[in-house]
Amino acid sequence: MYIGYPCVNYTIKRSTNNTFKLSSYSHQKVRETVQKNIDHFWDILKFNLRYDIKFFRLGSQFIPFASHDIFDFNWQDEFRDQLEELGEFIREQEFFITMHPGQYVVLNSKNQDVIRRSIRELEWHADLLDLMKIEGLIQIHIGGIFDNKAEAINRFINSYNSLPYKVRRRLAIENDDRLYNFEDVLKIARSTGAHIVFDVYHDRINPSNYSLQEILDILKDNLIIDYSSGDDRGRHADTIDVHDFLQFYRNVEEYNPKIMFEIKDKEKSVLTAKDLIKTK
DNA sequence: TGAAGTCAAGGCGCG
DNA sequence: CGCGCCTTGACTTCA
Repeated sequence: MYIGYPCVNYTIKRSTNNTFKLSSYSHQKVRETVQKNIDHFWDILKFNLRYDIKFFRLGSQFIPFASHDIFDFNWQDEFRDQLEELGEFIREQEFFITMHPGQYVVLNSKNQDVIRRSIRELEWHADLLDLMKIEGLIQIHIGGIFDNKAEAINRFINSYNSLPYKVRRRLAIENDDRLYNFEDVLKIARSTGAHIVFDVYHDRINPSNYSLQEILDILKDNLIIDYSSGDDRGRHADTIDVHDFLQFYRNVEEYNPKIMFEIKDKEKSVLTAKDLIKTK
């Protein structure tokens, strides 16, 4: 059972999302910030190893401004050796790593330039995972509706098919809390071959006709879940809701899922959950 | 050293 | 039609 947390570890005060403002961009600034992210990533992985936490989401600012037009730093050559070393450790210890670029990646935009920049963003994510020589998924949402959902879905599929293979092979799509529910995502995944990440909390706020049991049976051995509880407005919980988690866990445990905690206190809730499971 | 102001980006929905 | 929301709140400047 893989349970993990995203980007940051508050216990040891380490983040894979150190960044800077665009106005202070320089090669030196990129160099020292990426180095910091690498160093912090090592510390987080060592923490995770100690506590047997095998799942982690790498921050999307790991290489700050990597897809921006002004970016002209050859980070691949500069950090190749260090990234290979990291990757070796990740493979040896069988960590599972995902990434989740944010709301600015919109593959079904009507604006070609937005799509172009989205693809550039996805490409550096893929390059990073490739340089580490690890498996690992890049999860995104479908995007907007733009007054016509069928057309928006078609645009997504067209963009998906135009992606370079290095991105396509790692791309996972996830149901969101307002526009594209699990049923939408499943249809798109079936016609593209994209991986799926299932967000249980979004599904609670924006459900489809599929029951949780049906969803689990469809995804079964490829079950990657974003888990959170929270209020009905979609705000992620500050800390784990023990009752909610145990109920959820009893439903999914037989599927051997990978569960990413989208809970604000991060590793703390993961450790609580692991204790709960152990003493259950 | 702490507080205030600012930060690359898209799209939706509320008021 | 402007603004807040999404998120990991964090960087930078100014006292």
